[in-house]
Amino acid sequence: MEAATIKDLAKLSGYGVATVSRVLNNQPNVSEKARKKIMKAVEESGFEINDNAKRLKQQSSNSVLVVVKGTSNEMFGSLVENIQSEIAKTEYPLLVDYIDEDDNEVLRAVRLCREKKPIGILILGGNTGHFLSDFDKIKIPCVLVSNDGSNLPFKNLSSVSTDDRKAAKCAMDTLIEMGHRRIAVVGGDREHSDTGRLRFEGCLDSCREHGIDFDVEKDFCGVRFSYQDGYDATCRLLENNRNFTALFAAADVMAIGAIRALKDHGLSVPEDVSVFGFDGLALGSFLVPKLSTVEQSVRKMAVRSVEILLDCVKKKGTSRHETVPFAVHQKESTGKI
Amino acid sequence: MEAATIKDLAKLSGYGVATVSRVLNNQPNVSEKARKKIMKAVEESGFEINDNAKRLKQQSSNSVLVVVKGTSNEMFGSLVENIQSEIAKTEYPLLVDYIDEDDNEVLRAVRLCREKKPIGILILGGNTGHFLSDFDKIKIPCVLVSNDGSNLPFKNLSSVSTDDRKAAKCAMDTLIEMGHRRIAVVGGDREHSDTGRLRFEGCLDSCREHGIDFDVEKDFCGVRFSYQDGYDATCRLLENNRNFTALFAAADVMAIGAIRALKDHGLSVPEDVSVFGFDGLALGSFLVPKLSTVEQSVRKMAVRSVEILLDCVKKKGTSRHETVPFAVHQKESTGKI
DNA sequence: TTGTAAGCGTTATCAC
DNA sequence: GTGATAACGCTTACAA
Repeated sequence: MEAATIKDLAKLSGYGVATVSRVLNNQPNVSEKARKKIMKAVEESGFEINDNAKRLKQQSSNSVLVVVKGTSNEMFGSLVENIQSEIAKTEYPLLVDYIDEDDNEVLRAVRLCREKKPIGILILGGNTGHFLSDFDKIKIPCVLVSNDGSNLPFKNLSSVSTDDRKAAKCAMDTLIEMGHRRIAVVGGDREHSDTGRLRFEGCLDSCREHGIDFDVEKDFCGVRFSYQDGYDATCRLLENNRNFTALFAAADVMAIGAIRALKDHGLSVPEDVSVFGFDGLALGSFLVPKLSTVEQSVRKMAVRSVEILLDCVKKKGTSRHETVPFAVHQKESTGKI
Repeated sequence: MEAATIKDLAKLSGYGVATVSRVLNNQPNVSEKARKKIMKAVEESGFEINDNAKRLKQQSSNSVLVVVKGTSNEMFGSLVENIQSEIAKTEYPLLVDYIDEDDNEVLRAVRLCREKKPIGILILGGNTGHFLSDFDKIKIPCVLVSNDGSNLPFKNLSSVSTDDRKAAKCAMDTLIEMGHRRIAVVGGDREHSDTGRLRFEGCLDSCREHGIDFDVEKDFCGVRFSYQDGYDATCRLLENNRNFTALFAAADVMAIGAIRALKDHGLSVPEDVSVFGFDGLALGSFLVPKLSTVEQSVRKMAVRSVEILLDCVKKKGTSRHETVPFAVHQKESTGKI
């Protein structure tokens, strides 16, 4: 009963180990009869495959590696959950690795590849520069999740992302259409984070298009994606005396920190200042006021990322760069002026 | 240069594979000369041991398994992050497995043990019944995190937890001391979750001690640990017409859902109803109003859990059951009556 | 459709 | 001190 092997299965079912292995791996060229008999033996013996032996033979760990950049952004939390639940449907174990928002995700992935020998990699959040200088050391399929990698010259790299620039522009457009002309932006680090840079550019696009006065020095503050950083950045923006009537945060977590900072300065949302977030966290609809936000299709992003990765891994499919839709939700944290 | 094996090392150094293996594992009975020569060969060849082969031979995978029960409770998210960062300091890979709040975590762990052959297990959230009936199948060290396992008769089981009953009682005491007499409770499932049951009992303890009228049928609603469930439960409690002036939620995520539900019924927090949470999520201090809560020492819980587990694994240390401190924080979501 | 047998890279038990 | 060599449990040619 304990620790049955495929040899036991072979004995129990009356077939050879090769046939047993075929059944276990859902391979063709096995009679229905054999399949049934062997599956029954599996049941009876409580057989569990020995991953170590399998991996030794296959020269790989059979696992999928996920590198998550930045631990305080809830958005990645829900992305990881979705990825986990997709991967759970397969037989691949998931290795999750969290690194700091400012660390080099590619170098980290390179190291983990040597160490863990995964069959594929998912990288959540990334910086083009890091890819340019080090990604050539990675030879297995990789999907960059939530960042666009279509400009990167690697044939084993795919990406699934939201069009950050356009989405940020839409958010700003919405604020402007509501009558706001003085808008502050709490964004990401434009150097370390592509996401931060693109969303910032989306803001500029919108301002330019609408002839809005935007002073990068005074109206923008680029920080990390966390509650606390959103809070701090907002405090700094308030000190610049630009009397903004709206604030766009490049992540819901920042928006939440921002709302608290505004409140602490005696301002109410949305009466004094409208706040717009980005990500569409489930949490946002339970806040008071409900957070206006740009919703990323987290679920879709996770599903497609895993699909593409496994396709590249299994069928040697070709890598692709996809974009998932976003949706602007005007809720209670924004108001007309 | 690529993929050297100990055979290559043997050839390169002029020794046999057995001696190479001894050197690699720092075993005695090897001459200094041999050790030096072989280490040099390791350098030159860029040798990396093949973990899969090693594990196959040793019948274990060197990894630490974490089973997380319930995916929508942010509290576990931050616990997992802390555990990850602790384990990252060691050489053990971490395998994280998420299961539904209502699934049997022990059976799941048993299966994963057979499959992945980890050296130790961390289980986040648990149900005594499940342990009683199936834990005897687990032979390796295990730490139950955030639940008390001191009544469980297994010598390979440790636990690190908050005293849920006492902590919940403190929260209720605080509300009562503020003048509240009619208090509703949004709790966890008393059957599937020990945590749910203990926090509920803590509430009863407090009510009993203060001579408070508590009607389990009408003043309590036990659901899952999520925003939405907290919301729904609160709506149901409101329909019972008990006109409560305070609400205690057995988790911050539920409290957040509760606050939204109250708001949607035209009630404000804390003016009409005071809300007390449980967990001490970082998020809570950025909400408006800041959430009053019982803070669990998440960081300490993670650190001790990992320490105890590794101690049991490595030094064959003996298992223990520890409690970490909690702290009651009265913030803005509660008020005197 | 099925079985036999040769590895995968280690560790460990023997002899020497 | 050291070196053959037999496992560990699996996948996969190659034969049948």
